[in-house]
Amino acid sequence: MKKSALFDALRAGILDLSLAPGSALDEVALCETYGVSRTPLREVLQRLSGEGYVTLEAHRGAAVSSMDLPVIRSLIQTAPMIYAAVARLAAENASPDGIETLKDAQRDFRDASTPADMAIHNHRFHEAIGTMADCPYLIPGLKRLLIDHTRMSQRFYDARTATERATIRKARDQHDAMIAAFEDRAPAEAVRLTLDHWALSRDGIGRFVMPSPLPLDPTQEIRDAV
Amino acid sequence: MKKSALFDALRAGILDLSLAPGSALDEVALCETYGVSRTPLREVLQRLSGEGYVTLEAHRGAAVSSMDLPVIRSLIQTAPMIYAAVARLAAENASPDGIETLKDAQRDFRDASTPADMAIHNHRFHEAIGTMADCPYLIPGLKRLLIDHTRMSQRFYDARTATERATIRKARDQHDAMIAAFEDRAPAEAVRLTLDHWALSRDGIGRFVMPSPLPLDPTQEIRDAV
DNA sequence: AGTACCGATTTTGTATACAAGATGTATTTT
DNA sequence: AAAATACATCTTGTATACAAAATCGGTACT
Repeated sequence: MKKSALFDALRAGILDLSLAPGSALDEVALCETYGVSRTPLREVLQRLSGEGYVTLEAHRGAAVSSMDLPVIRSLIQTAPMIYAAVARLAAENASPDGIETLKDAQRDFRDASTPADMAIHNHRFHEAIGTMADCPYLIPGLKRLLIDHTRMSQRFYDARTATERATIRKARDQHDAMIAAFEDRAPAEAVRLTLDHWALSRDGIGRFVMPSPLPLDPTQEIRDAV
Repeated sequence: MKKSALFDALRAGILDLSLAPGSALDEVALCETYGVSRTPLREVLQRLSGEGYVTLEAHRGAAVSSMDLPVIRSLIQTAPMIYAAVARLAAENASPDGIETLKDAQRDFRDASTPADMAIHNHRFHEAIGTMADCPYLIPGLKRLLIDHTRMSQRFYDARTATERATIRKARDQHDAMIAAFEDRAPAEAVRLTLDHWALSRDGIGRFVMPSPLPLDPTQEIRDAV
């Protein structure tokens, strides 16, 4: 189906930042590139807006949801609570099906080669936890959280140093431990691991928001390398 | 604007149960009654679906979101956490504007004569708290919570006995106390009041889900009345 | 020079006609 | 008589043409 392909393409583009936060989405341009008429395109944009990927303003068209400082503050404030609540419910409701989906996502995450791939499969992993938690009042917030979390993680997964690569390995191992906790239906353990996982991620977000400053002495880096 | 009128009408109908949970929404019928063509109508349905009022299935049209037992269980499980989190943030972020909106809603709630009016203004009141909390990751869940909470409260506000009327008065007074807590920027107090308020409401939901059984002896009620 | 207003152009919103899919019924076949 | 299939009808999905709103550029005026 053309429409769902279009939906997925826009969604992926937003998550991997190839569609920049705040950038406008031109209806006719998208119609031409995806070979759909405006009616179904607009329905896709409405749906993306309903899920928080896009913001729609009357007579002003669609734009990729922005990611300004107040939003990031809200994220850091709210994320642990929502993630923890979802993890607890997921552990209580764990089903073989849900665990299977989780393991699939984790395998793809492990095998991913590019930062964008890692981010998207990490996204899938955490969405699957939400599905398993099966709570209609937490999932919408969780999904919005994941949109912004994934977008901010793009930098996180673009590992340059050995330390950064070690951090990613640690996150990956935490996923495995979380799967085990869900399989054991151990809510307390699932929550504990989830909060650890969040703490790791939060540091990465810190680096995203506040990159390390340029060296005061521009020659220092060169001297260090020698 | 016709479209927003249509949106509000459907929303109100869903909240006061005049559109029953699960009932199908016929596109052409709605078009004729509201004098709009199918294109904008469908956009309205998409938006209602995004906010959780309606569920859309491909090639099968729109239906009012259902309210079955698992959903009610989720609600009772999740509501205190979300309401409390929102109340805390609302108290921290309280603004004169927000307080004003809150007082307006409370006035209309107090002056309401029909159960449907009471329910809708109570809905507005709690939505305003969400707006004041200003957290994009909690509001979507809160709104979904309120949809189902309001629908279940229709019975709650249809007071027949003196006890029920006293309960409504108590809920109304709790609103006033909550406003005061927000004005004072007292998060702990706001949370405490919110949880009390929820406890009151939860009992009403209990009566909605489990109505009191018919008297075993059908003549008893008549004898009591004599 | 700066600002306000008007018109041209671009972009969004709506209606309608047509296509495709689903459902229900009647007829046929076993 | 029961089941299956083909057809008719109804409903949803898509394209296109048209209407309305907003933006932008230019001109006139302060």
